Amino acid sequence: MHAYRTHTCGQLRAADIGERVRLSGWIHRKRDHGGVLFVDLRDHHGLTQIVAKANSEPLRILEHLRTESVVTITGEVVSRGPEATNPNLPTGAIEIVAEEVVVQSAAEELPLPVAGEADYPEDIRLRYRYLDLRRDRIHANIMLRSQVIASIRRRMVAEGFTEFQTPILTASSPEGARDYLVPSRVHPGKFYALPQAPQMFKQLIMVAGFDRYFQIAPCFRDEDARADRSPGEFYQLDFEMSYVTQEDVFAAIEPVLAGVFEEFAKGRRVMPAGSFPRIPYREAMLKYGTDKPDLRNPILVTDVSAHFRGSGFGLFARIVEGGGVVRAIPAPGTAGHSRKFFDDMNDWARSEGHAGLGYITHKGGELGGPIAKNHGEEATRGLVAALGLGPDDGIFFAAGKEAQAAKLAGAARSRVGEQLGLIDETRFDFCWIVDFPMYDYDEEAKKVDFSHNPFSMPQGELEALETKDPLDILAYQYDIVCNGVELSSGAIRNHRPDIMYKAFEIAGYSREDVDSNFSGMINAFKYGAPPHGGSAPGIDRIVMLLAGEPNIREVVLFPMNQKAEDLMMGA
RNA sequence: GCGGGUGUAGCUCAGUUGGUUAGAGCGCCGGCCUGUCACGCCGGAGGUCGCGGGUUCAAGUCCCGUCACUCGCGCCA
Repeated sequence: MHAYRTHTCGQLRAADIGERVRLSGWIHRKRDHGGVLFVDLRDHHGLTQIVAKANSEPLRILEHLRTESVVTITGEVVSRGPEATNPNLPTGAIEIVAEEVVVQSAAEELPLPVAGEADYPEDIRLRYRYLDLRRDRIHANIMLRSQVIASIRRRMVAEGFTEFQTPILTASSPEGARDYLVPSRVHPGKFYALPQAPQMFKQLIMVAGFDRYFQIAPCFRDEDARADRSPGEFYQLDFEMSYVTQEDVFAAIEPVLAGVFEEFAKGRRVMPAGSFPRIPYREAMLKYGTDKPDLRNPILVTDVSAHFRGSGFGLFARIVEGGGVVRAIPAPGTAGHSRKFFDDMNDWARSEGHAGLGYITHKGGELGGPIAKNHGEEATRGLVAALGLGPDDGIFFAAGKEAQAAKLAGAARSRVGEQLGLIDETRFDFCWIVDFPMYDYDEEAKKVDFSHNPFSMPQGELEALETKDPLDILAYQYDIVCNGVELSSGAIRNHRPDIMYKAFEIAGYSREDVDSNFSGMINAFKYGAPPHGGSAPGIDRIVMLLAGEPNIREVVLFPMNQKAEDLMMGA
């Protein structure tokens, strides 16, 4: 008989009754009845009940062992009988009568319990991650992560992509986030940088003629964490394609994403491939107040600036006349909500650093609140009609400079949607945000700068750069968003040195700057470069969405804390 | 770097207006129990109330500072 096991703890069934078997695992729970003692023995595969009988050697050993000790049990598989069967357990029809117990590793008192569903503080969970990872939910998340990655690989290969590995120790790129640096032994005082993304390498792979590349790529960025952003390192499905338009990229990746999501959706509805809406950036900022809209939220923001020109509500009239905007966020079915609901929203907006969130209450067609009163009955009814609201739909207002008002409107749209329970948790809604501006005006530096990726092809190419106002130039730059989570940004790349030099010149960089900072890529483009483009959806975020977890640490094996410290290793 | 929240037993939490010896559940230790599956029953140990300072006759509770964790802002080509 094998030294540790003949079967796993999830394996034995009624058909195995009568067999002599050996199982190894952790003591998940113990139920000691004095004369008889039960142990739920757990391994990666499941639970099996062990029973130790009165006055037996196994009972004497097991009764003094703490949970999470590792033991090897040898004994006979017996039927539990109809009354004692546990229907909640795949192995619930049988149990093992312990004849021999070997203690492989006795456990001390635990800093956090493994059995049970309770929540525990992040720092204790991270410090004892190996215990945390034994727990059902997170164990399942990590398995899901592996299965998702395997599925992505399978689907990408089926679409004709080839996986390559790009360097981890590379030259620093002056663009983007802060780099992690690794000192060089051979060149004292010089440093390698860990890649923020394999951006230039994947483009060079296209120049090298490989046509369709992908990689489950580790990326390193020295930036602060968020709930959906690991500090330091994360993984992307990095891919790039040659001889493609923006629509070709969408057509290639939609089936992969939709397919993976469907495979692991567990009953949730996935937007089918080929139907992901394309939303221009400017439209997204107006209607959703963000470039990563959650389309499950039915609320749409509307610009109502024109309604307040010369309004009796002086605050909004002055904002509009001063070049600002007023955006309306409908709050459907809020007739039954107290004034406090509206005031709390206003307080929340102020606590977020905004000037405030105005509102009109609406109950059975009756309007309320200071804005309605000062704006006037007739004008307010006109506004309500223009928004197409029913007699019980309230309105919130975000007013100010356009960018600020849009941002507040977006945050308010999310909050109202959540608080009113309007977000359908059983759906995965994707969209592409397209037509990002190539440049924006940097208020601090008082100059035009790239708004996103400097390697994107401007729409209209060289001609647009030479003739248009830089702030009006759009790029073949796109994000994919799912349920309000930005999965990735991507672009059709600028593969033409002449357009690249011109694009950088507009942002204030000389030909020499480009040559010195991006020499690898710009040189390569001088020897015949195919038009190409790609994207890089975040693996951690995909798994987070599929696992239904609000925090990225729930789908990462050994995450660092928010301060980028490894509590488990103590560094 | 900035703002919000949290911090009481190994873990989850309660603790009133500042007032006796700071409590409960789980876990742990000891005892009882032959069919449980979150087993049950009895008993016990376990506390720098994050830390430091202040106010007060008296601080877990009020004030100031600080630390830790977390959420957000900045940042994230």
